[in-house]
Amino acid sequence: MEPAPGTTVTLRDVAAASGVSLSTASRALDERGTASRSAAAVHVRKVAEELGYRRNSFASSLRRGETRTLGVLVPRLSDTVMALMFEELERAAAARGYFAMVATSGDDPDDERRAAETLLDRNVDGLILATARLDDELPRLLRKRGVAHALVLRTDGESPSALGDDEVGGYLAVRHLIDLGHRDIAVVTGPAFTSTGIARLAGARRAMGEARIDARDDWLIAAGYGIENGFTAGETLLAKSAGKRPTAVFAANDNIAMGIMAAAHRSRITVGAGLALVGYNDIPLSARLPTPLSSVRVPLDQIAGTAIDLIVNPGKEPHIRRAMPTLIPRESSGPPRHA
Amino acid sequence: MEPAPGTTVTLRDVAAASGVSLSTASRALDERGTASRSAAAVHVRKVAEELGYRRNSFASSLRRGETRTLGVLVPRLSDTVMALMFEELERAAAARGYFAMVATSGDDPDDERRAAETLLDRNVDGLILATARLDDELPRLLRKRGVAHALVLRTDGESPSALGDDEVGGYLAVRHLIDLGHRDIAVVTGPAFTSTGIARLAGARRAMGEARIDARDDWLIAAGYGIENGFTAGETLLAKSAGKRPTAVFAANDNIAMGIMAAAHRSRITVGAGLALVGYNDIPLSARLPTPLSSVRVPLDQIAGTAIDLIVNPGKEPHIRRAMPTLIPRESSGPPRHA
DNA sequence: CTGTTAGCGCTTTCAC
DNA sequence: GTGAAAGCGCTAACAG
Repeated sequence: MEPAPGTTVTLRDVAAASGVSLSTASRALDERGTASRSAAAVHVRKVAEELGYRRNSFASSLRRGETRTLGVLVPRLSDTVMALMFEELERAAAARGYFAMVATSGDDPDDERRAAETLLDRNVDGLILATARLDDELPRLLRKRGVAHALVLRTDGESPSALGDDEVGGYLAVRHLIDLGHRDIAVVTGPAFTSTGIARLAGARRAMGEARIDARDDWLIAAGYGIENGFTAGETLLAKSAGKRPTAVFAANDNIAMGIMAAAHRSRITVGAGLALVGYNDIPLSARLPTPLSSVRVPLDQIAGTAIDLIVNPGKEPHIRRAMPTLIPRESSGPPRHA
Repeated sequence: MEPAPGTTVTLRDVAAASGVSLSTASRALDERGTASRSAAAVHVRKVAEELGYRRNSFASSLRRGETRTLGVLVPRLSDTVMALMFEELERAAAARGYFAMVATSGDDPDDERRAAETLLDRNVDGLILATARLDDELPRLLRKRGVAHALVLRTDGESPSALGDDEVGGYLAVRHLIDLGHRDIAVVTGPAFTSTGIARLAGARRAMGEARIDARDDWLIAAGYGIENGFTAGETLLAKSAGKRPTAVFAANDNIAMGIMAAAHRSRITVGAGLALVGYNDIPLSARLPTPLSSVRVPLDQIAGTAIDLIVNPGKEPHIRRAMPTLIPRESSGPPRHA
């Protein structure tokens, strides 16, 4: 049933058409709790349906004092990991009766603040931050202001957080390379101001330590999370002039790994045979590259569910929850040539 | 200034603290039109700032009858083109004082309807549809219900639409291949139920017609828009058994092109030298592939601005506006080997 | 320009 | 269970 153009059916209309009072109509259409089975209630719902009634969410929220809306802050949606994260958050929120609203903040802390205010101005019941900076002031501010919130994909050690266990992920990646027979392993991590970069590197070091491999300083590169950063790092690592080259590289995300692939291509090195490569996040593209990329998969769906729960049913310990990553081996990581 | 946790500063508080009436305070803080320069107004704004007052958007929208919010419907955000489109829409909306809210609809028409209702239930002032199906009923429904809306990246010939000129884009791509000396050209288009797929193919055919090239039916493949579809199409086109192979392929989007790259790799064909390849959309990744992909760039920023304007200032002709694409040549498209 | 007043559409006391 | 009435926070007549 559609109302005529321009018309809006209000609760008042439904009540009138059903021959009950406003409050009865309101109660009959209350979607929380169990729907009343009384004859009147059933009738009201039928009439509402026929008239094409839709609750005015503003009036409702204004009165109820809650919006059942969650704000999600991401640096950018054109980063596939962020887009996937948001899609999962959207789904997890919907499953719990919430609507997820996104705002992009770029990399600037001021823009991030502004974007958070925009969301807060829309009276979201809580905020989910997928922004990455470790030195970010926003979580502290939100705690101070008593705003319900959760961090995803990283933590500041204080605010409720849902993330993957990046240390284990880093360990799995490098352990995989070691098990293949590699000992000349380079690690290209994300920026130092991200908790993910630090933890993935720590895991990588642990794996090397266990295998008694000395990590060479010039084979540990901290880069940005973009493809071009990976390319630059790759050129440095694979340059002919630099003497000995690593036989394997662990890249702290799939973008970096793709940049390294491009650099390898330029140096006529075949990824898989001539250079083993492992990425992180396992974005859908990775499996479909000409040389499919081994990568560490992060259970974004699980992280999303946890994050929503941290906001919707707060209080339960622990506040910081880590999900286990999995290594997905593919063609990009083979044994070293002379192993 | 931050309010104490849990506290909410209302307009009433601001009025009281400023020593003026509620309505004076309301007027002083009205953000539309030019801000009043009167002493009282200035004072109110100062007090509001100090108290950390934030307008309750619900109460305001409820009264004003508009939300300054636009709903954007996309099939999925993990498709980079859609993510970029939304980012531009968000920007264009913000520049005009609007907030853009996104919902993902998947590919199912029923889910799309549901997602549209969700957005409409949040009282958006208008809807922007980036969903692709040509046989989609939603635009017609929205027209019937008198809902302000615009289509982006495609058109149904009726509803207000902002898109790239796909026919020209297809022409540019194939014309580029012809200019390089190719005559054995294959085209892998998107699905037949998308206006983009049809128009890009039409443009490709026009270029071939001008050059008196007979399009071979088995070299015109309609595929999905995913990488795996490109891969399948590529395997078909490049199979050794199929006799003569095309020396160039125009792929109707960059995903398809990447799938063809993977297929070429598997057949040990070098993209660029052994096979010329042109994609469409010029997503950021394309420029950074091991073999950078030639692609047709679509001015998403311009399309976004047009779409918002179509909703915010409706009435001006024409209702369907096309932006001009540009071909960006890169390494993936070289001359044929024996030219 | 200012203040008083009504009311946007809904939910929730409160009394029955 | 039901209905009358108050009010969420804000804006727009209206009258001064």
